[in-house]
Amino acid sequence: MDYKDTLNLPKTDFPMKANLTKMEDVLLEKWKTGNMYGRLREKNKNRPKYILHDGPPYANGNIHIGHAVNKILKDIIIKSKSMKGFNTPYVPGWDCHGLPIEHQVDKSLGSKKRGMSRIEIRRLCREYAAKYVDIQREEFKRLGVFGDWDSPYLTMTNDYEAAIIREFGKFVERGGVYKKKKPVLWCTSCETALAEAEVEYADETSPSVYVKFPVKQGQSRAALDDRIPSLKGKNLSVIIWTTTPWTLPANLGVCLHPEYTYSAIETGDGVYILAKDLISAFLPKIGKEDVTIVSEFKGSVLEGITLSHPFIDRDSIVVMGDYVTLDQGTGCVHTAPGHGEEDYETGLRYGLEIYSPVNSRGQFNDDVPFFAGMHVFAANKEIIKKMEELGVLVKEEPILHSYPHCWRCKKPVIFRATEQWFISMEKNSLRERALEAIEAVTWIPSWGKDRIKGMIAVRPDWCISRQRTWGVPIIGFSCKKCGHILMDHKVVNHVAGLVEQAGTDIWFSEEAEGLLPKEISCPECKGTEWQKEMDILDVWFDSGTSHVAVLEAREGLSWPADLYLEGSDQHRGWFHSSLLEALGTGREAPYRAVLTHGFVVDGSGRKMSKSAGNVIAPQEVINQHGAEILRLWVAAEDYREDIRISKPIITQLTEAYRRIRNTCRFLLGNLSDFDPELHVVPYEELPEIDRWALLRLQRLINRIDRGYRDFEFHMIFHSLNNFCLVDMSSLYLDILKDRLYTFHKDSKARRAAQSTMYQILKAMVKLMAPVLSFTAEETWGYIRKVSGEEDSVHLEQFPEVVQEYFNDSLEEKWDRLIRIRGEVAKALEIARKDRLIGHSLEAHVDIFSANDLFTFLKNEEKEFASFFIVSSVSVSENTPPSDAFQGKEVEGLFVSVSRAKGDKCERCWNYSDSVGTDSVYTGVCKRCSDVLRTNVKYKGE
RNA sequence: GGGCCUAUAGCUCAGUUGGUUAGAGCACACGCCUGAUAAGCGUGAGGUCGAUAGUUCGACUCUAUCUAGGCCCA
Repeated sequence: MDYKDTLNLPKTDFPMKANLTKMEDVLLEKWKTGNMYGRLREKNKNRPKYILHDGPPYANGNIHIGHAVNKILKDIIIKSKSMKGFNTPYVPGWDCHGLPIEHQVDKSLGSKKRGMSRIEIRRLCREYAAKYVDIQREEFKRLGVFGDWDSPYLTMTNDYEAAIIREFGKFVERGGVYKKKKPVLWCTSCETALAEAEVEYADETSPSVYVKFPVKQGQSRAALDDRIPSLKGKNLSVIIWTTTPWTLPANLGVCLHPEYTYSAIETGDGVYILAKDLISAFLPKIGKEDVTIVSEFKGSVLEGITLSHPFIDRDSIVVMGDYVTLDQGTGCVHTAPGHGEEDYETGLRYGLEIYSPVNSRGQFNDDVPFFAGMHVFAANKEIIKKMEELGVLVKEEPILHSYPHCWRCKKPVIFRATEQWFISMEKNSLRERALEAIEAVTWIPSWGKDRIKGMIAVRPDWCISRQRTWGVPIIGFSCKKCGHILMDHKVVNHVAGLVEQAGTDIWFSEEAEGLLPKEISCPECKGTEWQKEMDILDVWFDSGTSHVAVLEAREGLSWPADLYLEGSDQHRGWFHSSLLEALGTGREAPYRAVLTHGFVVDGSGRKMSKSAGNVIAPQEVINQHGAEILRLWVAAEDYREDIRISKPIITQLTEAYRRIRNTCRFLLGNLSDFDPELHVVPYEELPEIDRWALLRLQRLINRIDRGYRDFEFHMIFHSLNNFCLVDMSSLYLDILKDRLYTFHKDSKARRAAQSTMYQILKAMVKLMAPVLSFTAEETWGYIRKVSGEEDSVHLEQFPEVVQEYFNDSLEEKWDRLIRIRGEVAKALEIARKDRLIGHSLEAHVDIFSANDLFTFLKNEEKEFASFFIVSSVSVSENTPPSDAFQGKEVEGLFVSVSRAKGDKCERCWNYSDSVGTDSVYTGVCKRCSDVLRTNVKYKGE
C-alpha cells in the first residue's frame, strides 16, 4: 500500500522558480492599473508626514547603476516609513537645464547651429530634456519605485523657472548679489566662454621663460635688508618661470610658498632668489655649475616685498600661496589675477586688481604698452624679444606640455577675466549662518558634517553666471547710457510673473522694454534705455531652489524635508547649493537629515569606467535576473561605503533570493488547508517549540525595525536571510515536517504548527516588502487574508512586536537545546560515516550525562526524537560506553548512536516496534494507524 | 598635492567601553535524503582582522606612518 496519499504534503501554486522579469511586469501593470500610489496617498492622508525630497538626476542618457542605487534606497525608505505609519508622498524630479544637454544638442546640430536663434536652440534643448525625462522615468518605474510619476517636478517648467527667478530676486533684495570680473576659459576664435567640460587637453609646445623681477628699492627693501643683512646692497631679483609669456603684461604679483626654503644666489648677474630645491635644476639653464649661496630663508620672509615689473612701469607684489610646487620652474610663480584660477584667488586675497587687458578676440587693449592690438599668442615672441632687450630674460626654451583647447575649433584657449555674477558668502553672514545651520542637521554617516563644513568654510563666493543659452536667465539690466546695473527685486519679480505665464523663452524673444515694468529710469543718470543681461544661471542654483519650487509650492508636501538622500559627491553639489540657497534667502536648512551613499565600484573596488570595461548596467541585471535582484543587492550592501557589484556578487544574491523565496513557498504550501478564521490555536496552547519560533520572529521584527529606522538595510537582508536559513529551514521547519505531514490534518498539534507558520509568513512578507517589493506582493497574493486586510502588502503596516512572546528562560533553555542538537548531529554524522545509518530516522540515540545536565535532559526526553529527527532517544545517568561521542561544546554530554529498533513505518518513516501491530494498516506504526483510522471515520461521515 | 572616507575568511556582513581559542550566511569539500526536489539536511576545511612602528600587562579595537581604493578639490 502506498501511504503517500494519506499524508498532508505541501500544496501550492506559488512557483518555486520566480521568473522575476515576467512576474515583475505583471505586478507593475497591476500597480499601475490599480493606482497603487494614489491608494497609498489616500489611505495615509491623515497620518504624520515623512518627506523625502528627491534630488533631481540630470535628464541626459539612460540611468546607470548609481541612479538605480539612489532610487532604490529612496524607495526602501519611502515604503518602510509608509508601513511604519507615515504619510510618505514622493515626488521625483529632474534637472533639465545646463551645459551637457546644450552640448549634446550642439553636437547633433554641427555647423547648422550658426544660423539658429537662441529660441530655436532652447526649443531643441527642451525637447532633448523631455525625451530623457521620459526614458529615465520608465527606467525608474521598472525598478519598482513608487512615486508621483505622472507629475514629477522639472526644473524647466514655467512655475519652476518662475520660482528660480523669485529666489534670485530674494538674493537681490537682500543685497547678496554682485557683479565682478573673474577669469574664465575663453576661446578667442569662437569668442566665447567655455566650461571645463568644453575644453580638450592636447600636447602643445609653448615658449617657457625665466624672468627677473628686480626687488624695488624703498621701504619694503629696507625692511628686507634689516631682516636679512647679507642681502644688503645686493642687486636682487626674484626669478619667475612661466609658459605663457603673454600674460606677463597683466602681472601684478609673484607668488611664493610660505613654508618652502628659498635661496639667494650670487650669479655674476646679480643675486637671484628662487626655491632652494630647484637650484640644481636651474643652474644649467644659465650655464653655471656652481654658485655662492648668499642667504637662505623661508618664503614667508618675502611676503609683501615690492618688485618691479620687468618691462612695464608698475609694481609687482610678493604674495603667498600654498599651491606653489617644486615640480619645475623656480618656486616663484608669476601671478596675473585676470588670467588664472589660482592667480585670481590669490589676487582676491591680496586685494589685487582682476586685470585682464585682452579683448574678446584675444588682442591686447590699447592701454598695454608695446603690444596693444596684438593677438596674445603672436605677442609671446615680441614680449620675449622685449625682455631680452631689457636684460630681464634669464632663459628661454620651448616646452611640450598638455594645454587646453576649444572642443569645437580645436584652437588653444586662454584664461580671460570677464564680468560675472556672484552670490556673496559674507553678505548677511551667509557663510557663518550656513555653518551654524549645518550643526542643526543630522548627517548620516556623521562625517558628512565635517565634509560639508570644510567645504562651506573655505569656498569662494558663488559664481552663478554662465555664458550659455540653455538655462534660466539672470534677470539683470544695465543702463545703455551709463552702464549702471539695475539691482531691483521688484523688477526681478515682475519678470518672474511674465515667466510664470510664458516660460523663460520670453527673456530671449523680448527686448528689454518688453520685460521691464513701465517707467523704469536709471537711478544714476535717469536714462530709460536698458540692455538685458544675456548670461544664464548656474544649474546648481536651479536644483538648489527645489525645496522652494517643490516642497513649499506643492500641495501635500511640507518644508523642510525630513531627508535628503544622495551620493556623497553631493556634499559639494546639491546639499551644498540647497543649503546656501535656503540660508541666503533667509530660511534655515531645507533638510532635517542628510543621508549619503557611496559609489558603485566593481568587484575589486575600482570605479566603473567605459575604458576599464567594468561597467555593469542596471538594465543588464534587470533583464537577466530581475529588478528584485537589484533591489536585494542594494539592500545587502553597506551603502555608506563603496558599493561593490560583480557577476559573482549578483549570483550569490540570486541564491540568497531563492532561499528566501523557497522558505515562503514551503510556508505557503503547508498552509494550503489552513483557514486563520477557523483553525488558529491560541498562543497559550502552542507547543514550546512553536513558542520558541514566535520568539525568534519577535527578535527578527525588532532587528528589522531597527534596520529600517537606522537606514541599515544590510542588517535587514542578513537578518532575514539568517532567519530563513538558521531558525526556519534548518531547524524549525525541518522538525515541523513530521507534525505537518503525518499528523491528522485537523489535529491540534498540526493546527498549532500552522498557526505559528501563518504568523511567521505574514510577518516576514511584510518585513521584506520595502526591499523585495515584488516578491512580497506576489507572496501576499497567495496568503489567505482575514477581514480588514489589504489586497496589497504595501498598504499594510509592519507587524508589531508582541511583548508576551518574549521569554528569557524559554530563550535560554532553547539556546541550550540547540547546542545539544548540534552535538547529536555531530554524533549522527560519525555514525553515517561508519555506514551505521543513512537517514537520521534510522538512528536511536542514547544520551549520557550527570547532575544538572541530566536533570535538564531527562525532562525533555520525550521531545528529543522529533527534535533531533531520529526514531527514538533515551537519556540516562549511566556511564557512557567508551566509544560514545563526547560533546565538544556541551561539557559532560556523551552521545551514542545505534540502529533504531523495530521496523520502518511505511507512512511516517520512523522506526518503531509498533509497526505491523494494526490489523488493517499493517505497514505502519501505531501513531499512523490511529490517524488513518480517524481519517476513514471522517470519510465515512 | 589637499580635505573627507574605507580596508575583518573567495563573497556579503557581525564584532558591545581595548580583555580567553575573531563570528554568521553564502560559495567550496565530503556525506545524507529523494514526502520543500532545477529543493531540503548534516559535517568539515577557510582569517598573522591591508602593512609597519608605537601606547598598554593585553590591540581587530587607540596613535602615527605607509600601501591600496573611493568621493570632492587642486
